[in-house]
Amino acid sequence: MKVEDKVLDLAKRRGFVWGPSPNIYEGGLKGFYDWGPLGKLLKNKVENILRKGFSGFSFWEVECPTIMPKKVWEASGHMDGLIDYVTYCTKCKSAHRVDHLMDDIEDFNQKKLGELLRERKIICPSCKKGGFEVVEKRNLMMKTKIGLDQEAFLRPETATTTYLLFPELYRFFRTKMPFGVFQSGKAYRNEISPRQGVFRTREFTQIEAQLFLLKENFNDYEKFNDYADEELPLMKYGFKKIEHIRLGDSIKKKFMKKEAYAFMNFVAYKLIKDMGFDSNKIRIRQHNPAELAFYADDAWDIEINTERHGWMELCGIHDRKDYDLKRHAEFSKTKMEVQGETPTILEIAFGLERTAYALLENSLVDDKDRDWLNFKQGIAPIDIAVFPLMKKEGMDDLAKELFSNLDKDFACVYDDSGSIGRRYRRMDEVGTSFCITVDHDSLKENDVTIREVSSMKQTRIKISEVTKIVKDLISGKISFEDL
RNA sequence: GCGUUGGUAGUGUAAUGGUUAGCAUACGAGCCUUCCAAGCUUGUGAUCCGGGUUCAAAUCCCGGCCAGCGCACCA
Repeated sequence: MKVEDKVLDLAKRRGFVWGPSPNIYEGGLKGFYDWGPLGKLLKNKVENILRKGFSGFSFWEVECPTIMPKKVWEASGHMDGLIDYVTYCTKCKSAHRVDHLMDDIEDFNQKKLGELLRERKIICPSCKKGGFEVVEKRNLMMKTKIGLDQEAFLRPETATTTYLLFPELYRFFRTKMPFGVFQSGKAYRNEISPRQGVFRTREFTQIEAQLFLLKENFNDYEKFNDYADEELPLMKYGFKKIEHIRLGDSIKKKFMKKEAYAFMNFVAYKLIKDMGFDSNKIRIRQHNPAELAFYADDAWDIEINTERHGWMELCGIHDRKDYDLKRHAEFSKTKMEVQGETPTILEIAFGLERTAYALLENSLVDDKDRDWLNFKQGIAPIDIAVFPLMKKEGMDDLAKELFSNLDKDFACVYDDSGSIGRRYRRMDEVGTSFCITVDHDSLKENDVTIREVSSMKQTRIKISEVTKIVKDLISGKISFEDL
């Protein structure tokens, strides 16, 4: 079996990802997935690394509603920006975006576009035979109603909902710029044809950090110098090679324009590394300036090289300039300025599900004699497993007692079925870092063996010290060799 | 969305119009053994959904849903 197929199989069998959801009703809906117990634990670990990471760089967490009235999205630009005018070939039925067929259009009016297509006798670029007649309007936002008939939409990103808090946040941070906040939550996009499993779904979790700053902060950013020696694997637009550039050189060498923006790239990259991704499978790639999203001035993506889908975006780092606050000031008639200047926003946007899934694939090790997940310490969904060597002589009772103690502090499982070897393999398959076994000697000596997944080596530790040792191992305070 | 291939226990598969829907693995119970997927006994568990053809459908036909791939869309 190929690595990527093994991951899908594992994810389903062992309770990471199920779906599409609701699976028992005709196979579920395209683009919606359930996260099983182990998947949810893994997601939590990833989310907590991001949460801790952002907090550690002085970003403060907020939470906003997922539904916003139409006006918000008119202001944010998603109402127009996320709309496509689509038409279908009369012969081959292939779908085309109208603005791709006619690139000189400025006035986007559904009726007029259809008339233009017919007048100009545009020919289908796919089959070169058919033409076009009817234009359809498609928006990627999911629509709903509030109360009786107020039009509203599920947010297509968390970022915009964070921006609406600017006046309150500015006061919260006691009018000192720059300041940072982040939000973790669901976002929705009505993708026409979701594919690639959990990499493109219609409902997903974003964790997005926003840095609000003024022009004077662009290149006088304190933290930039603190991490100047850190290297970033950058791939500039138009280049095919990754260059390892010191953060401190990223401006001088014209990779990026603002120190603060380069710093945001570093933050995102550091968090990806904290999750335990292989360094040689990470790159930070610049977007084609011509294809930037409607709000962006510069954009780089952190991408991971996956077996299944090649390079996949886990995180986007965007320079949104003063676009958002200006628009919301205009549409809401609320002042969004600091000393006459509309602040700039720099954004880090993580997709949580795709990150968790990429980490799962990235961690799968296919040895000759076993498949196991090589997670960084603290990432494995299950922290620790407890086994009695045999179900007799009281070994099982002691093991159960130990389990119920550990279960209070850790994600912990107890298993006494089958041979000891089988139980180790069961845990290896889901990447459980440590297994504790109660054997004959435990009954006399009050100690147990602890085994680590990567080397399969074991050592004996006192039962009274188990909780502390496991805590230190998982947090990375000590390594297995130290025992 | 269009085209194409496909959908059988949790997973991987066998059965081409008539089988009690077979096998492996997994999981449960028990025995034995005990530090790296051993063995034995026993059990659990499936034809995606809906219609049609037929005496008879997992199998043939139609529609839907879902998945993979190509195009298109999307970040």
